[in-house]
Amino acid sequence: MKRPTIADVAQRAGVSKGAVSYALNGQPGVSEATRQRIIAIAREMGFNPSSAARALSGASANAVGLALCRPARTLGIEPFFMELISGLEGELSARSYGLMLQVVSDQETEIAVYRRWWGERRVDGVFVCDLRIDDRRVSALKELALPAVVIGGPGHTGGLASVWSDDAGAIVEVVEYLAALGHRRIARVGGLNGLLHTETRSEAFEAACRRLGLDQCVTVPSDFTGEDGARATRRLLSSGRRPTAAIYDNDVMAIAGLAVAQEMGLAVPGDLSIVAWDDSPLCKLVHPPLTALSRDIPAYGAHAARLLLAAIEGQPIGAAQDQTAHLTPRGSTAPPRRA
Amino acid sequence: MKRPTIADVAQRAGVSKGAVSYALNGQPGVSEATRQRIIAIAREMGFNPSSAARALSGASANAVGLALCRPARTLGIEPFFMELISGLEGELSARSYGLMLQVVSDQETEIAVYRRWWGERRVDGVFVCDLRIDDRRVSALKELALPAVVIGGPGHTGGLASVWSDDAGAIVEVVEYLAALGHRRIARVGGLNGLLHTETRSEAFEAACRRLGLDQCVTVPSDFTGEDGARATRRLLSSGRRPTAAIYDNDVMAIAGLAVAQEMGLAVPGDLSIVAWDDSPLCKLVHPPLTALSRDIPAYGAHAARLLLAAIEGQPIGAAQDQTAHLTPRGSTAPPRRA
DNA sequence: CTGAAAGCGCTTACAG
DNA sequence: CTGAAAGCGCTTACAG
Repeated sequence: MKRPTIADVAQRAGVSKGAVSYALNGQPGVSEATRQRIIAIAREMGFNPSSAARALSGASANAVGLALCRPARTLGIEPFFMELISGLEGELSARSYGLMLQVVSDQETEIAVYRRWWGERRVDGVFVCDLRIDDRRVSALKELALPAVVIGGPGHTGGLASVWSDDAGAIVEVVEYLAALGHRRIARVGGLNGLLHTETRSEAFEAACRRLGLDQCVTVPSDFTGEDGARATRRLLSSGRRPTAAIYDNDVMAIAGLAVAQEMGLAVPGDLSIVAWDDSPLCKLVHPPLTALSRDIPAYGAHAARLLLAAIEGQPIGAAQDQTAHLTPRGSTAPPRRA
Repeated sequence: MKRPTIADVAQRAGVSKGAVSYALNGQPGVSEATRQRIIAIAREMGFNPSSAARALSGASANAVGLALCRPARTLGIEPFFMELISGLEGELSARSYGLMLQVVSDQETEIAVYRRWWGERRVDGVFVCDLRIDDRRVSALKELALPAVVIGGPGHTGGLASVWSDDAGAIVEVVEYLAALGHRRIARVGGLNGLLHTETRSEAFEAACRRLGLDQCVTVPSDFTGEDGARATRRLLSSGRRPTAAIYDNDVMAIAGLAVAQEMGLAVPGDLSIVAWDDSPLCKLVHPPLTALSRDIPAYGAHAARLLLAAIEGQPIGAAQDQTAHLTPRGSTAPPRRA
């Protein structure tokens, strides 16, 4: 059987197409009895209104977009994005919104994708990840007047709606914890320079170390890949006075760091304490399990989705703060062994 | 400025809407000079044809769908899916096809999603993952006449198009390799029972062991999570005559297995050799790095995307074999230490 | 409460 | 080679 249209349902019910539309969309204009009858017939016929036709009439695409700007290799390995996506998804599909996904190679392409999606009326709004300082996407989105929610911040969103998590507060908690354990030399393997959250963490890390009088702390940048995390760790552990604790900006690098320590014959946590940012199940799989900064990423995504849907409805949305990551101590942190 | 429509372009160019359509879609019906002029004007105005209007006229949604039926936690941690998606994506976006993504909790929901997508004309075709034996989705898809490519096999696709990889051949290579190293007691931590590829691997594993006279080989099932992989490993390593080598059906479980061995004071590869199925970057991050069955997952995805696009065009597509995974030996395998 | 009609933005035969 | 028109499947004022 062909896919039924609203006309088929109307004919079968002996009413006009308009009546079917009203009945199915919960609009006034049909009696309750007629509505129920129409709904029953539509269900029985397996009728689904054409999203194209609805979009053309109602101007709403009933879909939102997510463009991911990371190379395939990094994307695959970082649990963060899939968890985020499943969070977005749960909220979206509950309201029968679709999610369009596209992997892009750079910001210019990403902007072009937004432009095309919006021009094609394929999406009603988009999510923006990996916010940068002076992010060109922000101005492009405002120019397009495309509803958007930035996943990141605080600030630098140019007035776009956003959800953010207090990274600065979280890293302070970690530094204070390590300091309390007795660590004086703490290294941090940071994320990509230029990303707002990397900068936020770097500043907060430095300030916290200064405040606690830890004058031998250092941040080395990385590209988030395990390889780079391993390389950075090797360098740090080969230096004259090596750190006794290391904080990694994602879980993958933390795991790579753990492997490097083992490879160099150092005990974790005896010779090196390790803290991972983002607590995916990976952290519990290695030996010792990694102390990590945990937060509910799917919930973060769901939060973002609710905001975007509200923004699409025209509600004025500002910056919403999500849960702050909290420290989950496991076997990879301990007081430093006496030198 | 509002999003321009084809009428705006036509007016600006001083031609009919039909002419603009012909020019932009490379159809005959306009002179080359006019075509070029129209194209230039459309570009300058930033015109993108409404996908809804196109879909309504042309009957093609220019999008395909992927429903993922795994809990959020497993999805996030398995590099496989993100790599697959980026492979699909590359091929799709090159032909400006969109990808609709939805996370579902079970097969019935997945079928309902297919039904809705197709009814709404949101997608022109779908990808099917995690093929099962007697998979209800296969018959549902055939009933809907929704173009589909099954990512998996061989067989059990009910005549739907498919891409598959020779898992049986790959596992034979592993077993022969381990046997050549001198292993006699090989364990396998398999994937979810009921998944076709799990069954395929299990049978091939058993047959290979029998052929080589390894009569103490065993497969234990798991749910693909690291936790379950760890649990299975603990059980295997606690048994009277513990295996000297273990094969894991995904990389996450292999890593969990490695941690369990370390936790129990066993040396890898001295006391236990480990082989991971699916060689993500994770395998190279741990110490020792894991011997793995490698294949190009993004290429696998791209292959699937090409097939689906061809199927949508009405070409008859059968079962296409993709690259077989090959063994990449690393530090986690060696001859068993003399008992 | 219901029906007939216009309109969304395209594509595609069909005349000129 | 070009223009005018129908039609895709909906939604939504507008009359009855």
